[in-house]
Amino acid sequence: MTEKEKYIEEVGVFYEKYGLPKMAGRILGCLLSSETDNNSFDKLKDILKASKGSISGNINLLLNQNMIEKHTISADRKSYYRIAMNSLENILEAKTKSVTEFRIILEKGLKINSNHNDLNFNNISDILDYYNFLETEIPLLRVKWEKRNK
Amino acid sequence: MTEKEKYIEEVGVFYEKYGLPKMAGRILGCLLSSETDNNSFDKLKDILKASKGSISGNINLLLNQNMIEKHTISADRKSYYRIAMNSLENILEAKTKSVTEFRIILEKGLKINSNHNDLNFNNISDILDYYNFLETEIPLLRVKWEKRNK
DNA sequence: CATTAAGTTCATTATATTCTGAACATAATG
DNA sequence: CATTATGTTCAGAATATAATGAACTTAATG
Repeated sequence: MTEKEKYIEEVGVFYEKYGLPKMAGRILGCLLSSETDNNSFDKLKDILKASKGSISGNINLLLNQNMIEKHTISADRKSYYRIAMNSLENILEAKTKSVTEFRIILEKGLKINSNHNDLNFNNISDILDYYNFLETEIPLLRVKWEKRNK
Repeated sequence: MTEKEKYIEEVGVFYEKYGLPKMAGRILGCLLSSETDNNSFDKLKDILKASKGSISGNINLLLNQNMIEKHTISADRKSYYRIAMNSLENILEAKTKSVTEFRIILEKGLKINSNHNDLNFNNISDILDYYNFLETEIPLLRVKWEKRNK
């Protein structure tokens, strides 16, 4: 197993740990360690020795996650894939979204619990405040980054 | 199905979406919507109508994730569980950890790719810079929160 | 407009995860 | 020190998820 192959598997396992298909991680691994921008469907299929179905499904998964993007070349039928250029915006957007989702869950929990004097209620209220804080602060990091790189 | 039961299932589904056992989410749902701090192993088992094995395994999963914590009462053999008081610290710590893990993956990918002139290399380098930025900034949010709440 | 290339879909198979329940460990109680 | 309460462990069953490969769709090419 070459170093690159080992790396590809490692990204696969990383992805799996987060409950996502290993193959999606492997595709990411290919693109992250590739010498070039131009990696086609077939090339990924050959490198990973996987079926067309699996490559197709997982490419689309990664496209939906905004982890990769598709680009094309004129007079060439193929599509090519690369790590998403716009991923910087999406990284924090995704984090904010998951914070929001959990904030909503916390709020619903509190609404159901009507015993406002219990330790549990107060504790969860504190956590909710913190999530609200994070929800406004995380997008500001993006702004800070932009300023710094101007 | 009562509103509370619906809520518990909803948190289960939320957890499942992130690749974690639904039962762990259900336990969280119980604790988030509970009127009290004192929820024992058996009470969770009864509410969720699940096996001892599943409750045991998923309580320990949540303890390891620092999502819940165990507390005891003198002259009582049982253990009781609640949403972790210390979770505020752990939320950002966990986020930073996952940022670090991915930063390391990005670095390894760049190291394997020796064609430093390709668009791909430059693109991934930019993303790496951003991850380094996030890795220092995220812990600072915790500091900001502490200051604000003094 | 027939042919080919590029990718999708989906039924089946393979794999991995989770749940169950009974047997087991541990420690507090009387 | 036998009994009971509290939880753990683990083999097997149930369930869920992912990969395969062949048939299909779509659209570009000659």
